[in-house]
Amino acid sequence: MSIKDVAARSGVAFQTVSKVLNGKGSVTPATRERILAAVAELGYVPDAQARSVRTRTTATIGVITIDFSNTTIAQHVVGIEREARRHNRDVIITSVDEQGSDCERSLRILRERRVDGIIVNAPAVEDREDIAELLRTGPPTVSLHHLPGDNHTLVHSDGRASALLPVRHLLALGHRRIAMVTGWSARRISHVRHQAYVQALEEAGIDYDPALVEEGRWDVDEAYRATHRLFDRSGDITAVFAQNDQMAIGVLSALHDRGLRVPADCSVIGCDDIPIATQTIPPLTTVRVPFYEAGETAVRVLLALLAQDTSQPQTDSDQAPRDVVLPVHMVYRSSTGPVPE
Amino acid sequence: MSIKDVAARSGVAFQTVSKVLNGKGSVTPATRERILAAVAELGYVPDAQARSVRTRTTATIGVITIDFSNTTIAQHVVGIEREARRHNRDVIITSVDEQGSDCERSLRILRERRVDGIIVNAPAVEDREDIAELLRTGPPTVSLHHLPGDNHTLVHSDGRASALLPVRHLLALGHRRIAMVTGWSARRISHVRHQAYVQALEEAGIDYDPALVEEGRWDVDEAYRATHRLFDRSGDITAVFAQNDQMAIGVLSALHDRGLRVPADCSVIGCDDIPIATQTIPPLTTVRVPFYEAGETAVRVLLALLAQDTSQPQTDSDQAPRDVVLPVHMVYRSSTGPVPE
DNA sequence: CTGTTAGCGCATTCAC
DNA sequence: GTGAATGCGCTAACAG
Repeated sequence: MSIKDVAARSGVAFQTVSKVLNGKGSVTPATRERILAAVAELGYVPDAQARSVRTRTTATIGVITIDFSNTTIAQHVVGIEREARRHNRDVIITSVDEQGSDCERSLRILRERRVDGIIVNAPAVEDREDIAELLRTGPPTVSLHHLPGDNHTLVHSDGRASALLPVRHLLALGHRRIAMVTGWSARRISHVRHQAYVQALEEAGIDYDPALVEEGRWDVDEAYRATHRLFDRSGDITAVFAQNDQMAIGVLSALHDRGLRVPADCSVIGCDDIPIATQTIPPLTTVRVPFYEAGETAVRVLLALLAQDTSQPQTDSDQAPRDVVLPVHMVYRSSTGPVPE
Repeated sequence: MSIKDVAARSGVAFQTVSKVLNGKGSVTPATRERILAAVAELGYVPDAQARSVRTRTTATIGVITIDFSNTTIAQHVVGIEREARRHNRDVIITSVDEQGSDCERSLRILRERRVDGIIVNAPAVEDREDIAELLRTGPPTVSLHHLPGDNHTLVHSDGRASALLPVRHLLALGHRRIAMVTGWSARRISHVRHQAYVQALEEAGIDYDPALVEEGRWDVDEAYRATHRLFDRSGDITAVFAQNDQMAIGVLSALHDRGLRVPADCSVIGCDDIPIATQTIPPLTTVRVPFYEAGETAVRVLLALLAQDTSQPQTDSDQAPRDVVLPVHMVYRSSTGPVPE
């Protein structure tokens, strides 16, 4: 079932069918009708592969992503898919494991498929210089996290603010002994938030105390254990900042098990604003991070990059790599309160 | 950069390169080496599109899915991608909205791309006869939920057991006034679980009381409100079955706000076993539903279907549609306990 | 073992 | 306005 069958059915040459289907050239309304009718009757569907071979463009965006079974990562991917769809682009997903070891394979697959561009959603490779280099040899790429080298296009939310805001909020409530459960220390965002935490404390004239920091590895159960470690060590903690909401849930659970009331005895603040943050016990004060928007923005930036590549760049500055930072903001619920007496 | 460039570089005809790259025919080790060397030096990557045009197979699986930003739906998709990758298949994602109105478009896109098969992950279309019919005209399809007509291949978890098990557990603990927060009533699974709930009660000689059922629409906030409606109406409830964990979290929150202790005053049981179920307050007794496995199984079944299509079917019975049902099982944590005095 | 001939479905250029 | 010729990158059958 091809363009030729349609041509035969409508009594024209197959090239004419091609014109009608692409809206190119000029065709008599009469024959146009006949062709369209034949298309409908035959249920003809054009072959995107064959078209791609000719046009040398696939209208496809490749995505390299880690496991997206948790909400925040999934929102990135969903945002990408939606925005791509709006621009009539298809999306091919390739996954990499937590170590990013499959990344070369993913890249190869996407190159074989001649994707127009790639969006990287794999913090696992944020420090892999080999991957970053490999990426430079392929189609235009936008990353949702850091990549080695300074000529990559990045789209991400404001990592510093996502820690500055909540810690400042706790400080404003009078807290001085503020603990932190960090993400996986192998990830840059954990350190960025760590630094912002230190900075916020300094702003308030408080010395950094490493005893108040434990690693939760983004994991709800590990955060539970981390919280116990913190309180076993420092009984005077009055607030905990968890670097994501998932871990904040583990923190709430641990505090509950220790008989500490939130926020009366201890405040808890998270980060991300996942859907269930409204119904934790108590509802979680947190930072809203725009994951969908990040995915959508990445697509728009990538498309702009592609358009720029084909048109004649006026000056070199047009090609300057960009770094889009999306703002975050506080969401106040009831897991935070004034410091206890 | 094509196969011809490689041929020129290694001094052979381009067809010979094709043979080497595909392991077909026989080639002198010497020339083979030369060709492989040229491939490496040039960084040649074959064009999957062009190959597809010839071979009339794309090694691609299309996925039609609703928004997968919640864990359970995402696990389906992740399972699909992983298993497809293991079988060297690529995955194209197309999303449909909650009403399934984009489904025709998705299907068209996947047909244009000549995907080998399709996996449907969109409960939104489970009662759409038009879509089901359309699906029959396309490539082989496996659905992760019901579809109208009885000749579709289905892969899903045991919906009845996912309600029978938890309700029986509550009954065994002595509960008699067991409330239920249902999913969205527009979805079949809500009704399947509703029926199983009624059946479990009947087994215990308890009459069904509609006052004990409220709709939570799969939503954490709506489940919170539904719980208040239930208890405003019936003060004697001693246990609540939420049709998914997300809603169970809303139930826990509502009970907490009403000053009811879980499980001392009221037991709560969920369904799905999402990751944070271990750290809710209290940790949630629930039913483990194998979402990853469902996605993986769907791919395997689809691949089997494709293999069967190409080989000569011995008898008609070989083509019989299948209905794979994955087992579920209880996970006991501390949100359930014996009925209070 | 190698190269030749053929054609997949489509878009584009240029005659008519 | 329409169709013939041409080629995209590749695989497959066959001839040398």
